[in-house]
Amino acid sequence: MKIDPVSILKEHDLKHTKQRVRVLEEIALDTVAISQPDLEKKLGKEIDRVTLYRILNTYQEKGILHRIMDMNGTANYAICSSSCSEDHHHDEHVHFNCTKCFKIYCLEVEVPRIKMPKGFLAKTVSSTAYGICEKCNNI
Amino acid sequence: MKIDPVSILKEHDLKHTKQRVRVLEEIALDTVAISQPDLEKKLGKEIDRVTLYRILNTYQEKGILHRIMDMNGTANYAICSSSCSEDHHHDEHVHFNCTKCFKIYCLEVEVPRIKMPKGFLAKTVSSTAYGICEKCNNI
DNA sequence: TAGTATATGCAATTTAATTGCATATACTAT
DNA sequence: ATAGTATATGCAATTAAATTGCATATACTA
Repeated sequence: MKIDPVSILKEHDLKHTKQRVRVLEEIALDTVAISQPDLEKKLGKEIDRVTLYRILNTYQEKGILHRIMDMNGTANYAICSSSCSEDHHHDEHVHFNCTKCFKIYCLEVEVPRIKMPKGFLAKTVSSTAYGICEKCNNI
Repeated sequence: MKIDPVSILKEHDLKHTKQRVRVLEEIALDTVAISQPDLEKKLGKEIDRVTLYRILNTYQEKGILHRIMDMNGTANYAICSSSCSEDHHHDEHVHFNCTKCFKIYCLEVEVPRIKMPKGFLAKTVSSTAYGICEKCNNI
């Protein structure tokens, strides 16, 4: 995925700071979602913990990042597809949560339509598969 | 749902204590999953916080309760269907997470089959719909 | 380039989760 | 029924995670 942090910030009316750019770069490195603890470890020296919290929150609110909760309740982040906006996330692909290495993959598989019972208005649906990922299978 | 805490404990080789019974009773009260903070509030006077943590963990490990993470990373608990075991949870129904009241419903809708990419072995799949629930719609 | 609004980093606080240990409780075998 | 044993509980202390307030630094505007 080609990512240009500077133009992403512009598009969303966010000020261009080196911390914000750095966070986007780091997350864009991998197709796998990165967990907040891992991000902290990687950026801990460069960016204050509190600042990281705030950046991640605004990115998630603006629709720049997806926040995916794993089975431990830990937040993981991945870049949104370009169609996401502040009003509406289009995170309608299946996530795969490896129960061995705990990595979260964004699969190229669409979330199937689900019929809701009367009275329930679903805005988004998320599907997460739990199991053993590609890499852990080959070990 | 009719629940008999005592026989559930027996079935899973767990000692019969009043705290364990109490937790099951409380969770069985509602078809809606209850959040850990809410449980703490309700039981705080009767059961020590640490004990509650431990009880919830063993229930989840034994397949007595499902742990459903909500969008905030908060754990919510609901009684498993009888087919759940220590080895395998059969939580293959769709959850509905209300973004207004934050309640989590277990819907009577099966999780659709999803084709995994080569190399990924899914053991379970969870689907959660986010939106406005029945009750919040009528308010 | 000066002025203004906002982002950052630090300190302090609040909240959540975990661990160790002494006591209490449930089950087993007699 | 009861003594013995294993395990659950509650409390205290610790560790970790998240939030808040505020002074300073930085980016954008005119």
